[in-house]
Amino acid sequence: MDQLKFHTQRLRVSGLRPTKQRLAICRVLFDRKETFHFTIEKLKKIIEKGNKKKISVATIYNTVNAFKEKGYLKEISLKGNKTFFDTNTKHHHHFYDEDMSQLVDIEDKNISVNYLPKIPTGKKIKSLEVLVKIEKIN
Amino acid sequence: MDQLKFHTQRLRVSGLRPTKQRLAICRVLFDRKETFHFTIEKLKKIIEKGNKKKISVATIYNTVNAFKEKGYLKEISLKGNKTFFDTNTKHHHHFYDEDMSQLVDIEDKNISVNYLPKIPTGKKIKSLEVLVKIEKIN
DNA sequence: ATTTTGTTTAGAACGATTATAAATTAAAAG
DNA sequence: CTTTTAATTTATAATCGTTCTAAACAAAAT
Repeated sequence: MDQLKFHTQRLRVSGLRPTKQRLAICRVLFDRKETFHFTIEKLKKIIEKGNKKKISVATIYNTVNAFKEKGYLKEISLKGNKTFFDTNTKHHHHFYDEDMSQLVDIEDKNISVNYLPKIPTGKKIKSLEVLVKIEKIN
Repeated sequence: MDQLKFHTQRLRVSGLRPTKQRLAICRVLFDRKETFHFTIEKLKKIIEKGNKKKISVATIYNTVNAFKEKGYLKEISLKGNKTFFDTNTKHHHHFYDEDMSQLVDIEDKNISVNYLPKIPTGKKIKSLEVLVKIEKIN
């Protein structure tokens, strides 16, 4: 349970109280080897499975939004009704399998973009994301 | 009014009746020099300004969705509550100015992506989009 | 302990989009 | 043309994801 201490610490540093709910959500989101891509709906289901007492929708939304603001999570630019989040906050890109509604990370070093055209005057680049949509062969 | 004939023709070929409403929307969307990026809300406002009789929201949604299915329009991958459409159906990319909620096209030839990582097994590339978010300098 | 302040909660409210079912219009058939 | 058939439009209700509200609760500070 060293992880728990880490979560508690980080929350405090961010000025967020380490409540039961927030720690439960931290465990689901961050105690994994791999990057985790999720929608609120998916997260809610996982919490419902793994947790004795329920966490209200409002809290899940509040927490995920707070974590995004504090930089623990990134929101992904994807059309569609549901918002996707990513525990990988490093600069990177995505494959998106529309058949499965499934995201896969592409490390920044595995892709490179050249020949950027002139940036509109008075503006600078804030981010650059590549989205590669994939589908079943055949 | 040669354009009108073109729209009428195209609608018929697609199996859509060239109704007043559809033709009015065609005029707004396609009778322009430049690519047009829009949300339903924006389109609705333009129609309200330029048209004598109103077109109901349902019809605007139906029409835009039909035009998308028929390939006259593309939906753009962007997070956010509103859906963005684009009259440029060619393969291309975008600048997105979040301050202004404004899209600008990047021609395909003005950008190039290298070093694509291995595609997940059993899958092939369907599309590749680059989104460059920009913001005001300073 | 007590007070202060932050957090959670259920449920209402909201905004974009889609469904519904009746009224209207366009095309086809006679 | 007139009638029939089928597609389209419309206003409105319904839906779905997300945010707001204000009361109950819990954590930290005093």
